[in-house]
Amino acid sequence: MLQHSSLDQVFHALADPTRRAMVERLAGGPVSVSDLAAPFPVSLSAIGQHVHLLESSGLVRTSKVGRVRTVELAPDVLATAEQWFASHRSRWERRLDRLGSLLMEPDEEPEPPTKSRRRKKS
Amino acid sequence: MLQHSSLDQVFHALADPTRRAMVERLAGGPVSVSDLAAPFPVSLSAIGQHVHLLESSGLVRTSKVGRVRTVELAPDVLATAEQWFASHRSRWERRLDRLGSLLMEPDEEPEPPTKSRRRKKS
DNA sequence: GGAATGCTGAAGCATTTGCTTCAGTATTGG
DNA sequence: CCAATACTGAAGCAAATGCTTCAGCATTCC
Repeated sequence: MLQHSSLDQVFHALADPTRRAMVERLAGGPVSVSDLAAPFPVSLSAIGQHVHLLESSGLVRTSKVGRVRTVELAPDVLATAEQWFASHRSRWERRLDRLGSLLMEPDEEPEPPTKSRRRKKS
Repeated sequence: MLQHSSLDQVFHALADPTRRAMVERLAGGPVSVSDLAAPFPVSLSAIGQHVHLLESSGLVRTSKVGRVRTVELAPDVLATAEQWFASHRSRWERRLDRLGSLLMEPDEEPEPPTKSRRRKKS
């Protein structure tokens, strides 16, 4: 299975439109920080912070040559995030299929209502 | 902020471990709000807020019968989010393939360095 | 009817986010 | 050497987040 914490970071990284656009651009190949910043109406400092977040989430790798830092996609983490969907898609797809053919099977009930006692301070 | 695309909302919804766990559970079928809250050590009010956010992101649908609100997964939006990965995966997969076979093709350069003039306050 | 159940809304609060500006450090080009 | 370039770091700030508590309001059970 996957680490929850890393999925937290990856989804959070992708929740920001600026960062998602950066990832989309990086899908075309490595780009320097300045070039990556060019399309956006924010300061270079802000972009630097986005790059740092993307890097610590594992979505990108960076390397500095001279004074230029080059950012590039790290495909593994992106694939990991995608797998989360795939693993759960099969669950509800199977379920929706059954709902189409027969209304309910005897081996899996629709969450029998539990006696949910208030779980607060015990 | 500017505009909240649905992808922003969906990824943000999935970035929280509590909400992601709720979505995972809902993949098994519809659940009431109380039953959904049971596994988590937070107040019912907090869960209600998560449910509301999940609903406004389009990830779930809810309906109230009597005093019980039932939450259920809305597969379409989940599929939309997954497609984002698929559409960009092809880009970097193709690229990595080419890097494996030949180092560089003449019709696509690795982002030729632009003369990036400072774009700040114009 | 009265109590328990299942939410729902509002207010408050500590923390995080996404930006800003300003000041710095290497590196590179003339 | 000197200036431009490409970041990098720190401080600060408004808004958003994720919780809390308390107070309601229907609905269902006894």
